[in-house]
Amino acid sequence: MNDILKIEKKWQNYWDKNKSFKAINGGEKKPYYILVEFPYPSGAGLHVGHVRGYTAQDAIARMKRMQGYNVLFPMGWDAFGAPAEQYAIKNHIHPKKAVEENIKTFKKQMKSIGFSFDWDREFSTTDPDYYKWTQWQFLQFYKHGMAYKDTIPVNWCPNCKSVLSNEDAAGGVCERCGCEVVQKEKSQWMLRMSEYSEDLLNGLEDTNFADRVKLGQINWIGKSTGVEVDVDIVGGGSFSIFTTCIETIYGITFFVIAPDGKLIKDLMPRVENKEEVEAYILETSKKSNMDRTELNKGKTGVEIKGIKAIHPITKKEVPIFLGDFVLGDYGTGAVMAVPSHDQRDFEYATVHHLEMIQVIEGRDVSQSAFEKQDYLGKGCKLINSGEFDGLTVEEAKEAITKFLEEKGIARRVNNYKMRDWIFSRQRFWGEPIPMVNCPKCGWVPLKEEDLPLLLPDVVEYEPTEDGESPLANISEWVNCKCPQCGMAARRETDTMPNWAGSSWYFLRFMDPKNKKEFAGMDAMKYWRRVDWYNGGMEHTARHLLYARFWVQFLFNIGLVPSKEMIWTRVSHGMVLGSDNQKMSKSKGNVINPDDIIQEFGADTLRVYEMFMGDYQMDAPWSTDSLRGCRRFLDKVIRLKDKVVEGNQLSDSFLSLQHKTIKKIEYDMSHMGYNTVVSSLMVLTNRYDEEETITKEDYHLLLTLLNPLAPHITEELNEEIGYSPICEGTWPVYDEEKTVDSIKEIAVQVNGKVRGTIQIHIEDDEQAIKEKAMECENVLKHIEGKTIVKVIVIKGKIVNIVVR
RNA sequence: GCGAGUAUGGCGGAAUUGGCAGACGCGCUAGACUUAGGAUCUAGUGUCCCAGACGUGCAGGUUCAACUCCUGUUACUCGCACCA
Repeated sequence: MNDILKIEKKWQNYWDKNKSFKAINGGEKKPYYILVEFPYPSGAGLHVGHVRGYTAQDAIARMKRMQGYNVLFPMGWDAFGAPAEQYAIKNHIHPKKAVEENIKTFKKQMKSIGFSFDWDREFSTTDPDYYKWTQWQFLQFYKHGMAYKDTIPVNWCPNCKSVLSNEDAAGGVCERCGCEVVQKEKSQWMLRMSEYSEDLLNGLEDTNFADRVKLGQINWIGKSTGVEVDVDIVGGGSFSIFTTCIETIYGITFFVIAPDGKLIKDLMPRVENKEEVEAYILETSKKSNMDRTELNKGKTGVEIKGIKAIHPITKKEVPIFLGDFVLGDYGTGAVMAVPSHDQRDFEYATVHHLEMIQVIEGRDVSQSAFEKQDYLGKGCKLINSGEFDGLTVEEAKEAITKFLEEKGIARRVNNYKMRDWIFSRQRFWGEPIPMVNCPKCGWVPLKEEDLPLLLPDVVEYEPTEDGESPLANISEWVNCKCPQCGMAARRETDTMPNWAGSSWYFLRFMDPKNKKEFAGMDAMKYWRRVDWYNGGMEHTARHLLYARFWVQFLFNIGLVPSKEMIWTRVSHGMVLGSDNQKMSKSKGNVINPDDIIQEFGADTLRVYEMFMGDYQMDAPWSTDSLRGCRRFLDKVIRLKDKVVEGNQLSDSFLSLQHKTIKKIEYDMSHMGYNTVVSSLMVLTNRYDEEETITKEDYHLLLTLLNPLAPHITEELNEEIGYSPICEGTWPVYDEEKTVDSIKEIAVQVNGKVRGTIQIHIEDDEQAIKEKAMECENVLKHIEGKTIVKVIVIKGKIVNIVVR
């Protein structure tokens, strides 16, 4: 074992023994809650990508503690999920076992990197003490009418007899066996997340998420504002369509309805070409989502014969088609088709030889549609639109909407892409859904006092023949008594999705030992919120949305203190392999943090990962560059030989020292970790130029470097006789001392640098001008020319404009 | 297709508000010390027709001054993908 590793171990033990990073609920200090996404403890161990995000947050935690905050920086495990289950199927080991092993490894690795987590708050989503509350919260959703059962199509692999996630069914082919995926109807638990669309959108205003994170949320919610119009059917009945382009209503030449929607089912008795229509519906249902997108470059569909729609304004008879590009679960499941002004309709009309009517002037529409992104805001006017002819599209939008509203056949509506949350998984390794199906009472929730509903111990983890969760095979578990009437009943065998446990774990960290509640209101009020949350870019859309939905629901039923419990959310870029590719076993470019620590030490790994590049961007691994960071730390170690007695900072460094403190604080709060490292390198290099430095100078450097390299700095600091940095305070800079009294600035002639001058902070404009004019090289360039003007930007630059 | 992001030396990247482009590190070159060097130290390192000129994907524009602002354009990456 080399010295560095010994030193690192020593301080890790010290922190453990002294519980240096324990967060106490309450007290005088200001609370500050720093969160990193808790990992899924996979068999592969900690990834260098984890280290990047964790180190950044750890550095902030360490700095904030020294600045006098009561910092909560917790860690736990998001341990339900498919990989553990797969492993269990293969090896016939309870996933719990594998998870326990993996957690052990992860924890050991994290400790070896010196993250300042408060380990007393650790938990796993798979702990019954935890998932009891996940189940309890599900019951609240249910009791407030927010959870319901619905039959929806799922990806089904007929060979594996298994339900597949969209990821596993990518390309319409089963990931495992390669056979074709079909759609199968299945009854599933759903959460009414779509009801929160508007709130989730508005709530973003009460957060400080990074712009790109906010945008991810906005796009996912996918709000669009439009009009819903009723359309009558010849011979009685009606349906509604949703459009964002009501101005094109006179251009309707047909309607298209979704083959998977309810509408066609209702119309079926009146359909003349039933066989054709039913065949098309069947064909659509066979296609997985993926096929549907790929195969539909040509627009398929059939006309529904025997049923005609009446145009809502012109009263003309218009044909109705079935087309799988219309989705049953978005809008009303029916659209008006205006081929002249919607490319998709244009293509459909071309394939099916349908009429087109141009209703907006401005471009030829024989080759392609003249769409809204091209006509909006250009002053284009309506044609072929009866009394609305001559209005601009913007005027027409309003006028036509009003007209239809007054007739009582249209409403202004918002639609959202975001659907309800499918909350069932036909898997073993998840939180059991605490519901019982009673032949008499229907679905009945378990009594809250009977939670947690534990996962049973089983030997086989394969799904059943018809794709039910393996739980369905365990009769002693499935068969139970109805909590309401006591008759024989069956448990729900589906489990919750992986997203469930991670939707509220940050609340549990505030009060992890609470036996009576998922988290006490006092504890939550004390910590207020997550001040700073970091995680991977891949989770900024869905995980964050689920978590916000969960919190908003809890807020609405009075169980959390605010509607948004996460203030700042940022995300770090990926650590790529040295070949600039995503790290993967198959590419052989994976870097194992253990190996790096073994060879270079944890501090080097930490400093390097912070230095490697822009924190928010992907960055390739470079062992050479890592070596450079080790050299930097070695230099800091060697500086100790220059240390002499002295409890004051040296005058010669003072300005740089204060500037460095200021810059580090600024950069840390703006994710500029790479420049934090570089400014520490600058200070180190400056120290190194001198024969001696004082203990106080050295201690300052060590303190500033401590958040990034906590082990070696503590050791060196101890060697010069100071008490531990982690128990000390962060230095305070003096703004005045960060300003140089003498400064070198550039003198330009016509924007080109021709020389530099020394200026004093108190020099006035005239004095600076004079100095600039004395510059030899400047004189050469203005000789014989007329000075048009001289621009002096104080403390920055002089520019002499000549002609 | 839509939305977003990115583009700066041989490489990773700096440049907070428009104000000396290339901080800091890697790599490379030469030298010193050395039995040795993947250690350390010193000097150098954007390009070129080298008293100068040119340089931040490309083409324009605004300005005394543009990596930074505006218009257009190209390439790559990510997200969503028939959302009416």
